[in-house]
Amino acid sequence: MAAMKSAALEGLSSEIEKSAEGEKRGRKASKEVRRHQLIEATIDSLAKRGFSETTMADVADGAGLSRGIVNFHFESKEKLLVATLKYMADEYSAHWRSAYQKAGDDPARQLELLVAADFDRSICNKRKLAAWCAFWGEAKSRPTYQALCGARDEAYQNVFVEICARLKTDSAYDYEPYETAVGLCSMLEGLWLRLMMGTEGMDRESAHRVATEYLASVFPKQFSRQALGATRIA
Amino acid sequence: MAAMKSAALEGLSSEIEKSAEGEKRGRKASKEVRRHQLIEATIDSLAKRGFSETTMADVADGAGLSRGIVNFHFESKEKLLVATLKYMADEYSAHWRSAYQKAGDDPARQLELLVAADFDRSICNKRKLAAWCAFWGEAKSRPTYQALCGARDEAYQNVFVEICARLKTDSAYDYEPYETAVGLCSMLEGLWLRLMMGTEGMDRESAHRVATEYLASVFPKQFSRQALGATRIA
DNA sequence: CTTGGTTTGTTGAACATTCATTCAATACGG
DNA sequence: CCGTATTGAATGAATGTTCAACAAACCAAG
Repeated sequence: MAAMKSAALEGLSSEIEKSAEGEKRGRKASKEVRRHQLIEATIDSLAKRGFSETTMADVADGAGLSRGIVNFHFESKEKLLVATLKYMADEYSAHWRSAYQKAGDDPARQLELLVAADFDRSICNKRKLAAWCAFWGEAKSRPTYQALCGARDEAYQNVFVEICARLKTDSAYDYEPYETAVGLCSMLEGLWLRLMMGTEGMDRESAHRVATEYLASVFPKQFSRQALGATRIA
Repeated sequence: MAAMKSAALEGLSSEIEKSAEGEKRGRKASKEVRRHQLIEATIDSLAKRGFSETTMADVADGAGLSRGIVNFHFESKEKLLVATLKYMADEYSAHWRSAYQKAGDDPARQLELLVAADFDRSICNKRKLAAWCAFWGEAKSRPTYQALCGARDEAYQNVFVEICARLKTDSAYDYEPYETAVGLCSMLEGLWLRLMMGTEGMDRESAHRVATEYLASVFPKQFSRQALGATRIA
């Protein structure tokens, strides 16, 4: 298993070396590369056509491959979709964990970087947001999706609760840490929803400004308002 | 046209008189009653099976009618779905407008009632939330859905911006009214999303508490914290 | 109050289309 | 030349839509 994975990674990097595009058409592309290629095509289709209109043919065409290929690398359409959701969940998790780690031990800086990470271009763009929303729309009736979407939040939210609790004791705030943290997480998701919808006058920068305004209101001892939203004090 | 509508309404009320359930199986049910019956069955199916698995047969069976009936009262599946979304959007709009009107002229009471209205059982229940989310998931790739979902927010959000602006000048707050209002609206939507997902330990009451905690943090001169979330001051 | 005819709502089977899946044939790499 | 990835046509199931037949309500005339 481990050997297979390292072989796959070698295949990936060698592909990147050989082709300017990083992915190859030829038959030598490894299994992992193909899977990745098909998952990306799935995200494309979800974003362009929506969940209910995404077909195996769309995905195959989008990847520039033949119709039957998806059932070879994934067993079924359902498993392709689960793999795609898992891919996005893993990517999201890695992204905020990286931001969290970079922030060090200061809770205010942790908040600042976690919020900023949520509006980073690499994960917060129309394509990915549309794909997320497509899965949300089906999550209620599919336990597998619900579990993957829910797992995404659980650890994330706990980190926010922890930070809010520390800030309360450190700076003698009056709020309820749990409710404040859940409120912030919910606001971030709601802002994503608006970005995805393409609501009038809403872009990444505006959304980030709204979130930092919240930080300035709730944590005035750590964040102050400036020209473009709130910034951290000291 | 007007005559037709009044005839339909007479049919409705006579139905209500005759049947305890308010809707009748027999042939005498008016066009409006049938449409309503089919729309309710559509919401049921969206909530139970999700958007992509909702079929005309499901809707017809759910309403206890035959297969071809939907194409008679609505022209196509697409138009049935649009009518359903419009139905829910109208209901939502009427609901918050009613709460807004009841609040009178006090901005703090307006906020209190508008937020409470969002978590009222009549519109905030698993069935309706699931149906909303089903439409959200398809909205990006369907301009018609996007317009109906977007129209829902526009007026709603403007009311919040107006209230926040009034509270700022009345009580000498320091926040940005627009960002604060958009943040609150986004948080409400994010909380809906969590309620729909069935996130661990999240129910209507918890969500309402999270929202009122926000009010207490941002408008401390109007809202204070008590045992169960924040309440309005005098 | 009947009668007969017209309109309108309803049914369920037939139809055409779309789509996921299968698989035998093929081509490439080792 | 063997094994594996890939192709694309065939297949069968699911589903939206159509439509001819039917039934209930309605209405005007007797």
